[in-house]
Amino acid sequence: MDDGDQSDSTIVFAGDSSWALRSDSDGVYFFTNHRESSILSEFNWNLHPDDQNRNIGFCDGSDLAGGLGFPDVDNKCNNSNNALQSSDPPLLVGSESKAGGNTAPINPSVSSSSSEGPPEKSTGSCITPPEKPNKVRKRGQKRVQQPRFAFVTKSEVDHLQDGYRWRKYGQKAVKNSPFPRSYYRCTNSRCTVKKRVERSSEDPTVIITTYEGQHCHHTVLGFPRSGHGVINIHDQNFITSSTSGTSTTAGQLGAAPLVSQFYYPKVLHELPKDQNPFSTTHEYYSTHHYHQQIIPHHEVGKISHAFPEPIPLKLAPTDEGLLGDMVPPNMRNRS
DNA sequence: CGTGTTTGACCAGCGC
DNA sequence: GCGCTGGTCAAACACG
Repeated sequence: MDDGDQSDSTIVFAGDSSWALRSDSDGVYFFTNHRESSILSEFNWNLHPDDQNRNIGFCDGSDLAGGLGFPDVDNKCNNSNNALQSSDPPLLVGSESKAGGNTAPINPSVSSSSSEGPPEKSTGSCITPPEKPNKVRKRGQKRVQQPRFAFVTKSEVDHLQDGYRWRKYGQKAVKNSPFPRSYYRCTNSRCTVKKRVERSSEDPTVIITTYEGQHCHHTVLGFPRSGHGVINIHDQNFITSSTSGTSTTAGQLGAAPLVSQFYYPKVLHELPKDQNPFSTTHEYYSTHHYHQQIIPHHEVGKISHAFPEPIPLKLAPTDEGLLGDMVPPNMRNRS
């Protein structure tokens, strides 16, 4: 794995914000855009209505940091604290609804990798500053699950370039799936964000990436970079992200320098356990089905600005099959 | 040497 | 209580 070779990225938020967002009798929940953005903001994907229709710089430690909700570290982390402690506690409560232990408040007891060095004393910037663990404590520690959300993506590439550096700390075979699940932890010593990456057993082209926790720092890789560090809020119904090839990406996708263009219909789901095809746990999903196409690098700018019309929400056949009842009728084939 | 991956072992939670 | 499963640890290893 090498997230170090971060791709250039452009994220375009497309569209209107009129999706019906409420719970229904099927147990599938849709959220207001406020809540939706809150979810995103919980993970430091802070997209605000004010950001619509304007290009926003992306954080890479430069002056672009503020735009998309990548404020400076302190501010961001304070916001993160606030978000978790007060602003929208129910927002992701579904992710903590299973197992009594999950009702525990978000705390620093999430185990930290020994390879990350001694945990630094909390500066207030991280919501979950790792404690200095001793081995016994580690083993005996109760796992505390932080808010999570997952991308359901369609891609040949397992590991999405998200601007953060990850260290793989485990891999497990998944029951009823030929594909293993990989566990990653943010390499920032003060950051306890983790993510799992697995392929859908039903559709191997579908990647399920589950994030847990919040980053308390900037993207560390200059993400995106080289002239594509622009976030366009274009249509709130869709996020598109184009990632230009780097050695890593190219290596994963093929020999030639590649650029991929992603479209993320923004659909948020809370899946009851028995309807959850991806996990045994009851959690929220932000299902960003994206359809990947490879485009030439020099086309990225054009492509990312070439969405004059809101992209209709129309699940690809594979997505339809995969998601099934996750998407209520009124949300399907929206155009 | 620093960083990241692999992988078998261990642990906790859950269902029966 | 037992077995299964998911999640994590940590030593060994690979690589630049």
